[in-house]
Amino acid sequence: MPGQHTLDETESQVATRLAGMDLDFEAMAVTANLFRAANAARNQMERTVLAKSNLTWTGFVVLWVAWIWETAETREIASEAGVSKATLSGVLTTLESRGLLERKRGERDGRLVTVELTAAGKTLMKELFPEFNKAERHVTRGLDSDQLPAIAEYLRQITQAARD
Amino acid sequence: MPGQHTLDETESQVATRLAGMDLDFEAMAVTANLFRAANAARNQMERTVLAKSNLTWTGFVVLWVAWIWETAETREIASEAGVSKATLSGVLTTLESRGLLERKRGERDGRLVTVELTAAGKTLMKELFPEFNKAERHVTRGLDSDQLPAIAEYLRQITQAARD
DNA sequence: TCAAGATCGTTCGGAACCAAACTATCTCCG
DNA sequence: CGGAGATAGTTTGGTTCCGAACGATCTTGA
Repeated sequence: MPGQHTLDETESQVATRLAGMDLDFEAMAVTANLFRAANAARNQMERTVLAKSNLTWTGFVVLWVAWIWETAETREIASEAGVSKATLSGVLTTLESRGLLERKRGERDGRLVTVELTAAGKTLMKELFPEFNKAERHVTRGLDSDQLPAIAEYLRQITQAARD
Repeated sequence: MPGQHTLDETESQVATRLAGMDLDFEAMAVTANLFRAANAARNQMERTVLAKSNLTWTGFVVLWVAWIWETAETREIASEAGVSKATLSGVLTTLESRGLLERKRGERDGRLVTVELTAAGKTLMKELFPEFNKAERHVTRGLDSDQLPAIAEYLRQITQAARD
């Protein structure tokens, strides 16, 4: 692919271009590669696993959260999925119209809305998630498997630090 | 914040809910935390650094790539920024209308378009990037600084593995 | 008891996002 | 040459995305 720089080329160009500035290059390399990795993994999974079920990334994540928690309140889903409540509202409408989940008004608190997968939604997740997990293994296959827990922990640290 | 689960709660719920299925839980933990970390870091930076310049995340990344490479072809930018050429086309229009960059038709090859920052764009990046880097340091502050290069390398491995 | 404020989810306006179709340009080879 | 095919960027149509404004509901305190 012409015009495609390798990671090494890019990083050395960065180093050259920013030489002399008072910057933390190591922190920069971590975050830059964090976004690259997340993006590449997401695109890979959208193409290979999600596309055939006609699901968007966010749609899948929302279904996943609701599936894991059996029944979830929307603000939980928004938080877990990493989207705003405004976005979630639209995504829920899409998924609901496709019969994958249902909204229910809270009985005790009329402001709340809880989300539950329909039978179709559960069936979909049950067959989709193992495939998704295969893709997860695929994108992590370059890593020493002994290191995986430590790497997950590093990433948790970043999440924690970014939350204030 | 009510309804907010901690990372530990979420992961133990995942383990319970999926117990007995033939899954790679370690790979799952890495990718799940990869997306969480990238999302949290991105949101943090959008709020603290980018919002005051009225820049979106993608807008900033596009400016950054063009800045680093002095002058860049659009397909390079799309690749580096991790967006499709269709998306980039729109973002370039937005940034161009704000006077931050310019498009130029390739002279030797009339199909190509190269992008160059305007003086205003360069000024903006020169003052914005150090702040951005502070935010990068902020979100990585929970990590042992000796480990940063190794962590960047892990993330490169993921990017590599996701690219096929 | 009942307003004032807090807290939900939704709506609205505008940007980002992508696949697919499209236009323009270049390359290749007969 | 010159047309067939490849390649580059743009447009189109439809979803996702967010902040801000909005109604609806709950909580609080005088």
